[in-house]
Amino acid sequence: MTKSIPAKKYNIQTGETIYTAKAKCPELIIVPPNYGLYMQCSRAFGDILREYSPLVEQYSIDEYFIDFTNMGRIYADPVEAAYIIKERIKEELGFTVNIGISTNKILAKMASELKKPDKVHTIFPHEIADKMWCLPIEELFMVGRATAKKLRSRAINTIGDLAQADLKMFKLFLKSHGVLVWNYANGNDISPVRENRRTMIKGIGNSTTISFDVEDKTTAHLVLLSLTETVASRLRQAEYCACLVSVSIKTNEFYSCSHQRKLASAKDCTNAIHEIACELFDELWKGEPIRHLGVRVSELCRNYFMQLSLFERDYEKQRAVDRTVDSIRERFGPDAVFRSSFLNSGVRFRSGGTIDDEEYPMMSSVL
DNA sequence: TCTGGGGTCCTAGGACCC
DNA sequence: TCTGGGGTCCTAGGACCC
Repeated sequence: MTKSIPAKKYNIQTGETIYTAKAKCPELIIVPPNYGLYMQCSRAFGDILREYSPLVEQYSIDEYFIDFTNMGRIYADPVEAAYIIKERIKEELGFTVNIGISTNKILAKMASELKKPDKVHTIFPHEIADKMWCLPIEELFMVGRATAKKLRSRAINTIGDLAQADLKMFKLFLKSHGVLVWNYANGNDISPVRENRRTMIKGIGNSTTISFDVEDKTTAHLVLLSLTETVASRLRQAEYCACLVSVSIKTNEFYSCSHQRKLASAKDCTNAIHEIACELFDELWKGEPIRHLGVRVSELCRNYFMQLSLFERDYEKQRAVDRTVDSIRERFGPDAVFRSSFLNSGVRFRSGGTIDDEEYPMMSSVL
């Protein structure tokens, strides 16, 4: 998943396979992730930050924005304050952080990523040319693999090249995304630091890479069930129903495709969602060996009351079963009860899901 | 060159309506 | 049978984030 700083010295990349990483460094130590611990650290980190400003936004599990506007009355210099915060985190929580300081979020974020670890950087507007424009285009927020390739094909290799390119040409070339990255390259961003509003989530999905190639419909349906178990229970826990179900496939040749269906009435039953997922799968699958399967629900609405359909079956009994199973799993653990169809099947009876949906920070690629 | 799993947003084409 | 212009909704795929 990611590399430590000592591992980086061996040129080990984030997302590299364990096999090639071990080739580069045979004594490499591989540690499984521990999201419970990360969440705990993340919260403690946020608690400290909130002592320094009333306006703190969590951006991801390991990133926060702090609005320091008007804090000049208490801290003469934001850089000085950053050092105080950074040292406190190191002392009290035992890990290091990088802090980026500027006049808006994009510049602060770019500054925070300059040199690691345990550093404080600024990229104020007058420093953009010196500190940011020399960087390769890939370093700019929102320039991923695809955009980088397009930019480099136009001889735009650094953030400075992008900043000085003609905006009109960019509109034609990369549409709205072109305008966005051009603005970021120039340090233009007016997005406010926001309270972590409890935004409506847009969708819930789980997917898994199967440890063997699936070549028959029955096994595929069972994997879809194990994914739907988690998706549907997360959906119910969040108190939503969904109006759209989608299924995605990746074949053993890495070809991916997806299929979705809008529902006549919103649903949250495991069985109902699974049934639709299977229909979608059957329509989509052409018989290739499958490496990866995904189930996703979206177009969510609250589940407090719902429109029933005259033409569909009554799901109330099914919902009662789901509620019962959910409560058994809540009281006695997620493996307290599971479907016998998984017995001796080689398929896990539940797959995917985050450890604690309630508290997991919602990621967004928008500042 | 495709690691894996969780998301969000955008775009383009087609169907359909008046 | 297709005209023209306005619109919405649905679907599939791609791009980005951590």
